[in-house]
Amino acid sequence: MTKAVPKRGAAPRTLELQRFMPYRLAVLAEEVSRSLAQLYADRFDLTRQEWRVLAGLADMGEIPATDVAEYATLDKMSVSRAVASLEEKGHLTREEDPGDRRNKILRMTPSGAALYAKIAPLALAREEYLLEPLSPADRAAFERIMSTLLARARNLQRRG
Amino acid sequence: MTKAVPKRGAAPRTLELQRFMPYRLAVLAEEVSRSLAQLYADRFDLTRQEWRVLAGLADMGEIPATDVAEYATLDKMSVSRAVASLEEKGHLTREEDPGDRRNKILRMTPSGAALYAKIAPLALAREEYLLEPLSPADRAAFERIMSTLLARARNLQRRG
DNA sequence: TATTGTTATACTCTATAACTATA
DNA sequence: TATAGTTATAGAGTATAACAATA
Repeated sequence: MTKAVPKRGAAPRTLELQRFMPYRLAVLAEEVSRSLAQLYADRFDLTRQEWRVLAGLADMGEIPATDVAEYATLDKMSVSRAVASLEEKGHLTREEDPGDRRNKILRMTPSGAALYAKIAPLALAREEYLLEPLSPADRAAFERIMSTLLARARNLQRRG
Repeated sequence: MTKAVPKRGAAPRTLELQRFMPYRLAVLAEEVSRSLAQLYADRFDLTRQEWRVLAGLADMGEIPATDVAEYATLDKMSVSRAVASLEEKGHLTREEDPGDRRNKILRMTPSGAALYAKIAPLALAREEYLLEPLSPADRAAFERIMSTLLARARNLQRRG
């Protein structure tokens, strides 16, 4: 016997990182993120923020920067910098909203749309590769579990 | 009808970030990470790396830095810096391994053990709060799914 | 006064690699 | 030659806040 076995119901005094969900989740997300970054970063020279902004515009059309931030779970500085970089590369344009001139309406250029059209199917293929060994039931469970945990984590943060 | 519905079997031309697993996973992991960092960072002034090193020593006992790196999925520089900081704070000591003097054996001090003893139960309580709404079946499924996806993501990266 | 977006600053993380001391 | 660990450096990400223009 090399390890003390905690009594049933007693809290263990140490925590095994390998069994600790937040740790496992962090490691998993990092690896998945890396496997996707091989695509948009290595092959297409986009940061994660740029990739998310591009995906937002492709999905939502012409929208102000604030909406992109919300859509892509980015803060406004990240969006501002990603947008500046995408504009330099010619993948989007910024226009003032005539209705509210504080807003900058973002719009993909043909170059941006073409870039997105190349990346999106490859990204979806990678997602499908990752999910392939999971049964439909497991995929559904995973969706549910992620939603539950996300709400729970945000709740926990609010409590401090 | 505001959105085109792809034909059955046809690949969609755009990807909705909100349904894209790698994106959802990244957002979830970030929120879970934040909710844990409130503990070790805000309350106990540890970086994530320091917290992982501490957990490694608590779980594994006196081990060389290389083993901590493997245990905690950190690279050797991260371990080196976390260890230097923990040593400064008096939470661990470094000793040369008489068997192989390249090795530095890490050992928690009473102060480090006391710190860990304060954090670990709180960390486990946070994990339990997060998992609480999940059924035992969902918890088991989640474990399985995370293992499967991790292997898959590493595989994907190897292929490039 | 509040909001959209930009800019500045500082800090953390990450990645690569050079370096040391040992083996 | 190879390994354990340290140090240096540069790049990317994140957080806070000050700021300009507009509402």
